[in-house]
Parts: sequence; C-alpha cells; structure tokens
Amino acid sequence: MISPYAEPSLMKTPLYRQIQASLKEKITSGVYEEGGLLPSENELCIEFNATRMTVRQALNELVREGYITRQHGKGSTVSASRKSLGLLSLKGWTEVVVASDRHGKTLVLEGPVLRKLEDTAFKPLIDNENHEEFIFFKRLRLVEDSPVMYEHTYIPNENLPNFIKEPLLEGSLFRTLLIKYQIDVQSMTQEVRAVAADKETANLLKIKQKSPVLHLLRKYKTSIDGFFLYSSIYCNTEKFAISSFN
Amino acid sequence: MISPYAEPSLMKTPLYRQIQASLKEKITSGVYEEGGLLPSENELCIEFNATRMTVRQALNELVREGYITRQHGKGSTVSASRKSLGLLSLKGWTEVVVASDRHGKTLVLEGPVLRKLEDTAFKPLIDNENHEEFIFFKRLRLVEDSPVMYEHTYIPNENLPNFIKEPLLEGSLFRTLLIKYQIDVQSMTQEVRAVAADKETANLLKIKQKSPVLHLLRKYKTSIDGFFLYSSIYCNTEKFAISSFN
DNA sequence: ATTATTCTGTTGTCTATACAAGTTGTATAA
DNA sequence: TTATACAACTTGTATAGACAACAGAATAAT
Repeated sequence: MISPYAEPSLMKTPLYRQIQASLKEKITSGVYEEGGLLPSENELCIEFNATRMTVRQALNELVREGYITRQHGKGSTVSASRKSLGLLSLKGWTEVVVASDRHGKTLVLEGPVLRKLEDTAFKPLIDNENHEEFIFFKRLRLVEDSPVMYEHTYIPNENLPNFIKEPLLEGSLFRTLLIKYQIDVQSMTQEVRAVAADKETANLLKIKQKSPVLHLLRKYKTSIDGFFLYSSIYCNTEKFAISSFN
Repeated sequence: MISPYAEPSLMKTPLYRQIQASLKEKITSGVYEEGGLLPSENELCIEFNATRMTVRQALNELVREGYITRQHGKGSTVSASRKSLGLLSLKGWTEVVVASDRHGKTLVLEGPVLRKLEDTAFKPLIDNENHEEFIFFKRLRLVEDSPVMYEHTYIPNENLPNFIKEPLLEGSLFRTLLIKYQIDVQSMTQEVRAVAADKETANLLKIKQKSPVLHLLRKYKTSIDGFFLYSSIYCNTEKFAISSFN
C-alpha cells in the first residue's frame, strides 16, 4: 500500500447514505437555506431515483445529526445552526464553526506524533482492544480569537498510511478521514464532568487557574469495525455553551 | 374534566411505539437481561404480528434511547446500564438509577407549587410560547446517600389537572406524565456548562463553594405539540460523570 | 366578511417481499 | 487436527404500494 490515498472505495455506499451526504452538502453549502424547507420526500424520490422508505432513512439520519427537523403534514426544515456553539453529536470542530457562522481557528500545539496512550482517564471507555501506538494531537481551538477548547486526540495507528506526513484537509480531521481514507465517523459516546482547570489548561484557555471547565472524554465510532478515535477535551464555557440534543 | 386521570387514551398509539414500550418494559424489568440477545426481528414479527419494517422502527428507537445495540448478522444486544451513572437522553432519574443498579433517592425540597418562570437562563431555550404559570419543583437527587444533582423543574400549567394534589407515581415525573396523562417525553435539547457552585448549590451538594459543577439547561419535548418541560440541573461530577452518546 | 368545508400536498405508519451481507456453527475434505 | 466450504441464521438495504393524519390554501356556505 504505497498510494498516498487509500484504495478508492470499492465498498459501495448504501443509497440512503449517498442521499444523506448529498443533502448534508447542500445544507452546509447554503443551497438549502437555514429555516427553509427541503424538497418533499416525493420530489427527493424522483431526484435520487429511490423509494420513499429510502429517502426517509436518509432524512431520519439528518434529523439525528441535527441538520433538519420535520413536521407532519408540512415538510423538512433546515435547522438553524445552533446559537450557542453547538458541539453536537458527530460534528467535528470545523463543521460546527462554519455552520454557526463564527470565525473559528485551530492551532496544532503538538503533533501529529506517535505515542502510547498514557491518559488513564480513557480506561473506562476502551473495551477490549489494546492498541499499541496512537497518533497524537494537541490542539487549541478558538472562536473569534478567544480560546474555547483544548483537545488531546488519540487515533490508533492503523489504517492510516502516511497520515502523519500530510496536513489535514481544510484543517478538519473528520473530513480528512472521510476523503482520504474513506473512514466515516458515525457516532460517539462521551463522559462529561466539570473540573477545575489545571495550570496548562488555564493558561491556554486564558482563564484563571482552578476556574471551572467542562471536561469531555469522547470515543468516536467509525465505519471501520473496531477502529475508534479518542479525545479528551477541556472547554471554557464562559462565553459558549455546549449544546446537544436527543 | 373532573376525572383524576386524563381520558383513557383514545388516540391509538402506533404499533411500533407499542412494540418499543413492550420491549423497554421487558428490558428494564430484567426479562431480557443485560448483555443478552433480544429475540430476532423475525421472532418479534410473529410475537407482535407486525412486519419487519415496523419491528425495526421500534428497535431503532431503542438504539436511539440507548437500551440496545445491534450488530449485523448477530442480533440486538441489551446494553449494559452505563457504569458512570449515565444520565442519557430521555431517561429520567428513577429509570437511570434503577437501571444502573445503584441506590438512588429523590428529595423534594420545594413544590410542586405554581409560579412564574423567573430564571432568565431559560430564555434562549424558549421559542415563542409565553406560558403564564408553571408547576415548579426543587429536587435533590442522591446516589448511595450522597447528593449528586440539584434540579429546578418548570412544567407549564396546562394539560395537567390535579397534578399538584397528587404524589408522583413511584417518585418518577416521567412515569407519572406517561401513566396518568398519556404524555410521553420524547426528546430533549440541552446546554451544558461548567460553573462555580454558588452557596445554596454547594451546601446541598455537600461540596465547597465555588467548586466546579456541571450546569445543564434542558428542554424536553413531549408527545403534546407545544408542551415542553424545562429543567435547570446542577451536578456534582466528582464521583459520577454524565455520560451520553450519539 | 366570517366561518365551515373541501381539496391538495405533505409526512407518518404499515404491509409484503426480495436480496445483500455479516456471524456462527457444522459438516466435509485435506 | 486443521482448514475449507457450506448452511442457517442474523441484520442491512431497497422496492412498491397503501392508507392515515396533519397543514395550509382554496372554496363554499352562512
């Protein structure tokens, strides 16, 4: 496996996933504008040459991801991008910030480098697999030039040839995994705590030491069985809240 | 409307909701034990006299609510009750604590009483409706006799005759709404922050003032259109984390 | 003018069927 | 004993169609 990109995806993606991706693309790019109605299910059936059940499956996924809401007898409405920096479900940083119309930046403070997972906090999230090596990131994320999140990311060093050598596509990890490696991040579990900021975190987030920060321990499930991503995230929630739904 | 309970539900609940409820009941009561397999889709089809699509809709809902996981080619597995006091999605306090096999108690510190909503923090969650009066609770929730959550609940004073006069069924708000009033809590949105505990909260949660606590602002959607519940929750996450998934 | 009623288009629920694809155990062959 | 192949089971994807329930606009009745 020398090719810079992974093998072109021969595994055919299901039709409903294609529809889902297509609609998502049109929503985030503004073709379907916020607050507006999507085409009706029957129209989508014609557009994608699919049955209503298939179209509905795509739409239900978009509801689950928070892109649309639906109303009986009316239609599917494009959700307003969450006002309080919705760090919801699957959405990676880049996507969220773009969608919420704020100016976001990501600084890579360290990495990507190979290292072992020493953070014991992850133990309860990791089930059986004992991965040897991880690709490690330290990133600081800013909104309108004020630091909001400090994140440590661990990715098992498998399935990702040349990952370390090349920059992220558009600065987005999720997007890079999807485009270059056909790895789709599908869901997430997390543990949430409120903790006092330690010295490093406080400095980076420009807050006082010991002030309350949100601590998220995340495990992302991907389209590759047994391949997970792990993140430990400290959030300054003075200006922005983390919003979620279910 | 003098009858103590709401009219017997004449609105027929969809078949998939019935299946969903039946399976949920069997899971929480232990008929299907944790880590075990549910009957296959085809078996459930026979049991409930439904087609696979209908059964699958029920199963998908249970996945969304975190009761089961599914694996292609294998079956539906009953999820282990989340180790870290999973305060996930829709589950009310009672249900979570029972499921997680911990000894939980709820103290009603104040209420239910009628009052207006003065907490300005809810403003961003409330869209259009200006409810006049709310049924208000102050509750403290304990796990193994140590206080973990301090919660303010606001329920619009509509659709709930005699609510204040009678105790909650099995101490559970959600269960009371479902059984007595046929109101099903279906989903939730929330904003999450880390804040410093004020004096009252610190005292109740038995922690030091200004120590970090999790603050959750929740809006619950119900089966009645336009009828929402609101909660402001402070959590001590020293011992327990809030876990969620999506 | 206002209020009902009807109509049309939408999403919600459900049936019946088919084939694809993953998992597991069993039988067979090396 | 160890592979290999197969069979039987599971869930995943998809088609085609039907009727119910809801929203909103157009129409008819008052």
